[in-house]
Amino acid sequence: MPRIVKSADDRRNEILDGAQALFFERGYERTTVNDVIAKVGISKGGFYHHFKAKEDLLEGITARLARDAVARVRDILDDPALSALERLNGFMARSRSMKLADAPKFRAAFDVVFRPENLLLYHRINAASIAVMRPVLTGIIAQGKAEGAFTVADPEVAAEIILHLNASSHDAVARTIDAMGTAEEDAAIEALDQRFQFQGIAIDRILGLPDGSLTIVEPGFTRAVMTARQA
Amino acid sequence: MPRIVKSADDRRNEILDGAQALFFERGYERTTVNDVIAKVGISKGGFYHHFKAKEDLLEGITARLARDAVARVRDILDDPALSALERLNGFMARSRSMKLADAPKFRAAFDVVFRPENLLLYHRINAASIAVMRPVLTGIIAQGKAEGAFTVADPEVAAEIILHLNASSHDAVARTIDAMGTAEEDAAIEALDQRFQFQGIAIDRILGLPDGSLTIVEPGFTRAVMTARQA
DNA sequence: GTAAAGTGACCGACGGTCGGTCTTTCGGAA
DNA sequence: TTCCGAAAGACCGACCGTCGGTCACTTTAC
Repeated sequence: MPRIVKSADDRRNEILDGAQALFFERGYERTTVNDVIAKVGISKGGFYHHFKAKEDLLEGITARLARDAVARVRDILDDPALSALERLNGFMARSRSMKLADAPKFRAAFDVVFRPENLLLYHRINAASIAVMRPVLTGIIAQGKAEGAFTVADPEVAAEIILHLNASSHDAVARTIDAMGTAEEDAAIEALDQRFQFQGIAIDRILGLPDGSLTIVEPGFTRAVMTARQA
Repeated sequence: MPRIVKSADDRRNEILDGAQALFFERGYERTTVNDVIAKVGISKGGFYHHFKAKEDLLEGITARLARDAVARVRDILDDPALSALERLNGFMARSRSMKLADAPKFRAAFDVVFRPENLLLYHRINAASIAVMRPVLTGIIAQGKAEGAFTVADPEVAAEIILHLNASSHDAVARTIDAMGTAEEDAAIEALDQRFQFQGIAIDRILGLPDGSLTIVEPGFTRAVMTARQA
């Protein structure tokens, strides 16, 4: 096979791209290193020149995803005019619109990531997202505490707990995905939406805010994402 | 090798016992099926006669652990004289004393289960525990709601969220384990204890209770468990 | 007799290694 | 300034050991 040489960074990202596509299509365990190198068009040795182990792909991919996600809300995080509550709601609104904009892609990825055999992949993505979001959310909560708006002892711990709440709906999301296309589809989406609203109230309370201060889902959001179809 | 025949149930439990010991000693990935059958004293075919896959060991072990744990608090759950808050606090007090009684064993298991490479094992154990505890906690919360003591929209979702809070301290526990034996040991234990108290307050608030209604850790509990040594 | 329990040699796939090749880069002699 | 050669490192692909899992068969219990 012809040898094509690229810069280490380019090649690394190419490998990450290929692996990410495969992981979101088949899951982590069911994707082999041979699959990845076939997709990227590289040799086994080349792969292991850039990555110490298959496992490292997970770290690379999740770190990249988390980094990109936070970059897309930078302006909201840095806007000095916003109160902590506004910043938090603005941040979540932006996250929702990002998801809606790419809804079919997200939906397709969900189909795979929420399958039970991909639990590890799910938790890795979550952990990476938490690692990146924690300092960000900690800052917002600290601001809210300073403003006297939030009642919280330790902003950092509060941030970590709140970020972990997402994971509590893993099973509920998985059940909803399973229900898609069946007679229970409608009820399942409704139940999931209710659940997200409940989670929002839980966050309100953890922060010492009145119920309903935070908008975690808007009407129709859950349905829009869940019913999105890949192009 | 001589052939020893046992009832399916006995053999199944023997295999589970052996696998559990190995998983808590080396972790899931680093324990091979050959290790398990060597420990139990059974052949490969014999193993696969009782278990469809290595993965099934996880389900079997975690289900057993969760079942046993709930059996040990049955009396508190069934005591009709208790208010919801008393039941909840009693349940947690019992859980603590169970952990203290077997502190060295728990501590040794923690050492393994909280290692990053055993993330899957951790989440499996957690998921099994949640599956068993959810209906139990749902019942208590529903009672509290009926009594007018708890302010919660959906007891089931509340239960699931509260049970998931445990997982939010996974990294903090891991960090504390790493700090054991170093100069930061004392500070790390203190920080972890504070964190647990914070979590207790988060639960209070989710249930609509005044801060401090629930006792999630007593003074010295965290230190006692973390410093316990295997006999 | 037959169904379940148990055996262990064997298999294929997989993650990872290793010896070596090819390309790029760059300091210094001509 | 040009050219050379050697070090660096990107890349190759055959190969390896391990591991989860299978299968044809034997033994035991009822």
